Amino acid sequence: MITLNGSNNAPLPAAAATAAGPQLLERSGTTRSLPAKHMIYMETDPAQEVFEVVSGTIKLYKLTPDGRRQITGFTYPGQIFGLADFGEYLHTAETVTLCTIRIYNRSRVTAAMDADIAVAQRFAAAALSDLAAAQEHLLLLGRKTATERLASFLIDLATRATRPGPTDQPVAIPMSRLDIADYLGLTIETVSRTFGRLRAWRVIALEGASAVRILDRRRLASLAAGDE
Amino acid sequence: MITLNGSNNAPLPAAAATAAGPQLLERSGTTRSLPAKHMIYMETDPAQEVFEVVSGTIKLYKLTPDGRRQITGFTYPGQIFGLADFGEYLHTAETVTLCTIRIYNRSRVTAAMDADIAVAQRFAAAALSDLAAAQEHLLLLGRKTATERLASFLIDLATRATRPGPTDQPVAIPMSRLDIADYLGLTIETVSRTFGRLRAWRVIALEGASAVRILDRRRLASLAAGDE
DNA sequence: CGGAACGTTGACGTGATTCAAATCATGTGG
DNA sequence: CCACATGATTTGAATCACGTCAACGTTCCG
Repeated sequence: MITLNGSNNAPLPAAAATAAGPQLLERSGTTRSLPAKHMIYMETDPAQEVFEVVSGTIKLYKLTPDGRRQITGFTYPGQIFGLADFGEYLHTAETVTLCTIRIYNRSRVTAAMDADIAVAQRFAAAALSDLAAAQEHLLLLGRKTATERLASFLIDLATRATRPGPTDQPVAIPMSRLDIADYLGLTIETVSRTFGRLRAWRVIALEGASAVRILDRRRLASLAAGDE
Repeated sequence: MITLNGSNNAPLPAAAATAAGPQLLERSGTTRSLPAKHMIYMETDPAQEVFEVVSGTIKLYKLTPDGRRQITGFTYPGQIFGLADFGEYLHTAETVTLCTIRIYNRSRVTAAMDADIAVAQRFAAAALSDLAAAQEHLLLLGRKTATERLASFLIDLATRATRPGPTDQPVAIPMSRLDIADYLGLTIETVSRTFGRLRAWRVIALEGASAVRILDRRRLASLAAGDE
């Protein structure tokens, strides 16, 4: 039964998503390892394949004709990406880190969706979850301040990373400042200054440039919501 | 067969979408007429129904705790709305104009999706098309200037309205300046000033506040793309 | 006709960008 | 293992696009 409900971008551990993964998909795909900064497909490519992240982080983005970039989302282990509309990908996909991905032939997936309702359900879930994430991000880009944007992003990163009990472990930031800026609709300078402000307020502590320790999660959440 | 392709938000005339509409859905739904500014559902409501626009324009929006609003999209005749993630609507829905909508019981739709692949296909299409529209809008909100935003919006309105041959007929703008501002991530003043600028450049002519005549579509398109 | 909501226009303020430069990582060859 | 090259990040100063505040016009409906 297809439920009209989804859970692709929801903060789920890789293990859970993989375990729940449909068998047909797992058998039909091939696994590949890709270096960081490797392009997987471009927005204009005919969409002949669908992908699943096994490990690593992937960024999805769109470009304006003059080169401005908007990252529409990051994709983490267990998530499906490569959905398309009218046979073309919605965006360009590129690895952020070293990644392992699973590649599925599109027509075979389509066939599998007809044969196994669970497969169809999994893709419907992916699409709906991506849609929920995109709409939440519309609110962020259209109406939030730089501080609220970065706070929201950090909350999201932390939520995704937090599997074990204790919360005060440092959270890895796999993407560069430029990627964060292009995701949050800001510049690298503003991102850096905003990190600085959160640090000055003792809400976070930076451990190098690519890890944060969240010192005051409640405050961070209230900053993200725009309560101050 | 579910194709992983969609066409919900694509500029289709109501007739086409309705004609393609699955029979089961048409039989099971009820039709309702609603006045302008009528709330259909709220973001936090349990999602028990799915809707289809028969006539009129509907706005979908999200709010921050302190009342800032982001309209995530407008919905036009022939389009489905009311998709949900985890049993809750993704946003609040409210009529812009006097509207006629068709209301479907969610569990009945779910059942229909299992029985008729065409129904499932139609919903998959709606979700994917909404996703494509949302991601395009992310680029607009994250990276475009006020002029580019308004030009993009007007192109979209005009494309949607253009069914017959001649293009220089005035295009109706059913929504208020505030709605446009909240859709484009701007203020009403900036929207108004940007209309003024386009008018001064002789790219458009305003026919009252709620209709535009597009005088130079090529220029408008190039402004929307950010070519200047 | 009156008034309330909506839209336009102007003056000014400000958060984020831009341009520029210093500092910090990171990896490489000697 | 160190010195240096190279790119990433941070910090500073000036600028700008858009927002805010305020006043004025316009439309539309009771």
